[in-house]
Amino acid sequence: MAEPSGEQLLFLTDEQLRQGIEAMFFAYRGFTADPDRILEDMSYGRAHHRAVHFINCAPGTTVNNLLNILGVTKQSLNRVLRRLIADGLVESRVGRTDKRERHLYLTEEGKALEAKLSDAQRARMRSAYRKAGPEAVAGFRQVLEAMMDADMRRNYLALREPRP
Amino acid sequence: MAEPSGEQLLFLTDEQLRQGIEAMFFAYRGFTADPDRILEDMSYGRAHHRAVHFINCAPGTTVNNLLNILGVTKQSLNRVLRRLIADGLVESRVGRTDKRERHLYLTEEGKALEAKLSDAQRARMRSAYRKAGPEAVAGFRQVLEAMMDADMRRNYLALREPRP
DNA sequence: ACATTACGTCAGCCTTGTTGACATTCCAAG
DNA sequence: CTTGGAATGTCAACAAGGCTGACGTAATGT
Repeated sequence: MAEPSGEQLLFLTDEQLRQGIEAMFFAYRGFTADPDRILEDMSYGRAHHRAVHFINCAPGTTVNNLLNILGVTKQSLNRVLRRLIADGLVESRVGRTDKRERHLYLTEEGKALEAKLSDAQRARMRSAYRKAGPEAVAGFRQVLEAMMDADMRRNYLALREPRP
Repeated sequence: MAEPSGEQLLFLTDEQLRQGIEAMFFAYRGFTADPDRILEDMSYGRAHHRAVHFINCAPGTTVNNLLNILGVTKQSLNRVLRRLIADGLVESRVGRTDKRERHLYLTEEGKALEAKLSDAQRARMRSAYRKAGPEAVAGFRQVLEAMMDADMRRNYLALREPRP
């Protein structure tokens, strides 16, 4: 057809894009709301949640690796890790081959907190997925992946590969 | 079909939900990355972006209304607004009917910044939308809307209604 | 007349991000 | 063996941007 613009590309108008931006903003608030409430009770913050989450799904990860995933400075992460270790939620083991590295693991207590946070967050996710349906979910994931920075997409994809 | 479980509900497994959670995390980072870079140069933060964004798409909004949308305390918002007004990006006009209210407007300079931030954010959004396609975008929006808190969804929907 | 609402502001606290500087420990290359 | 560099930890200091609490002022509604 001679008219590729118009209704075909309605989803690319500035107004549509603005709505998408606002949807992201409000949805992210919902996305973090439930874990935030749980964390508040134990005077932890989102940073602790993130650390616990990624240690859980990549047990034995090094501090440096976590740094790359989280995208913060080592000083920032260290402050959070120090507290999690002191509180007995995370264990830091010196590397076997390279003793400079510290490998991070959740303790039983750490796993319990992770599960609690994860359950709350998954519950909302599950509810949203169910309301929207499988096709919508596929689209959701596609758009999110396309929205990531390239290096973060690499981290994201690496998380679903089998570990050595 | 007699089997609603199984492959039909693959998108609701814990693993699928976890991937969705991580996709949200990484995508939100990408989502804010471009505006963040611009803001950094002028020593503004995300809070300023949010204020400018919502004043732009609801010109004349009151402080209270903005408070509800942003979900922060008035002290927090006030700190940001004070600077934006001092810098000449936002104008605060006393209400006509109710003189207690302050109505907020972007100045020309404020509109310029908003456009700059918005352009950067829309560019990424447009690119993601284009890569994913219209059907994916529809699903993306559906899931995001389902993920919001009910009261935030009200705010979200109110933003696309015509104003008096 | 009085309570309430909308807003601004001051003071102080917390989390979580930042930079810079410096020590330690270890691996690897010269 | 020595030395450079990488990985980590730690200390200090700072800023943004959340929060609470308290107080003041002006306008509004009852």
